[in-house]
Amino acid sequence: MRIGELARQSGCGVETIRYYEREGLLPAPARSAANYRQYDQRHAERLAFIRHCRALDMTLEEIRTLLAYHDHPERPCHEVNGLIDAHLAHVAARIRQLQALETALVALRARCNGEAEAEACGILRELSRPLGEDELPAAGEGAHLPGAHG
Amino acid sequence: MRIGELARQSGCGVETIRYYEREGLLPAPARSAANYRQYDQRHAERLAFIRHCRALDMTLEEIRTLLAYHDHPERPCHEVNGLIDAHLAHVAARIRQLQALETALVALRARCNGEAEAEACGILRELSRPLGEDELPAAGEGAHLPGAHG
DNA sequence: ACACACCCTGTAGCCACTACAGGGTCAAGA
DNA sequence: TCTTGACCCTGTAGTGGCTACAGGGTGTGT
Repeated sequence: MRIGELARQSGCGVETIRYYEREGLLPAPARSAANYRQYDQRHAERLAFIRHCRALDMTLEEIRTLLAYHDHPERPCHEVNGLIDAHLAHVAARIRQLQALETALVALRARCNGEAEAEACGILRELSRPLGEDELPAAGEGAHLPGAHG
Repeated sequence: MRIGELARQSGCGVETIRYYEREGLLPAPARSAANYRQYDQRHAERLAFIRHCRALDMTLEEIRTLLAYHDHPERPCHEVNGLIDAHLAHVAARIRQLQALETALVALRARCNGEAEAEACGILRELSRPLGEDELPAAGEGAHLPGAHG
């Protein structure tokens, strides 16, 4: 199968597949006479594994670790559990942060009904106030998950 | 005041301040004879505004829009409200996504107690399963907020 | 005279892609 | 046979919001 079909099958872009190959997540496949990449079912399965992990928002580095276990089925798997636990903790932390953000934004939003001039707008006034020490930690701090703009 | 003091006062890095200047969020300040940037209170206030917005996880583009209202106090401010509403919607969407992620991860985690070999590990087995159509949309899709790794 | 903290510009790196530019290959239709 | 268009290749640059240099100049204290 060529790269385009693998892309359709896996639901990711052609460029992304080539990127995973460059990053060493997918092995370089055989090539046709015309230098086209030729994939088989094992490539498709490995890519499905990667996409499944990405859908769970794991980093490529985390996925690399999981693939190493995938590739060495005789190893004990407790590190796998640790990785998932750590990832879960990151996700939970990010949720708490975003909820705090949401609360702050709702409060901010309530300060203006949009019928004033900018000078009198309670939102802009509030944003001009410097941040308190404890106010809101910088977005994303601590967790290794991105902020609100995905 | 020089850039180092502004950085301490605002709680952000020196490089970040220079970055905001390059991006046009902070106006270029006067320079000393030695070509050092010299900031005054208005710069400090504008930087506080920016940092406040960043703490609410707004993009620099969103902040640019808000700063335009800040700079034109005679304009009506309803667009400000729209921007905050849109941002709130993004944050709320991201929270829902991450909660779905969390649920999926908890279910995944329950599949192995970490005492098996990788070959028998229910987590790796589950990750090898291809994603269903509706499973989990690609992280961050739709919302313009980043995923779990901030 | 020297150390050391601070400042300058400019460039490259981070992540996980995405989007080109500029070319080659292949099958179907006129 | 010629052309069209879909597909493929490599390599490079861009995204956002910083962060981290390299390689230099400046200011202050001892």
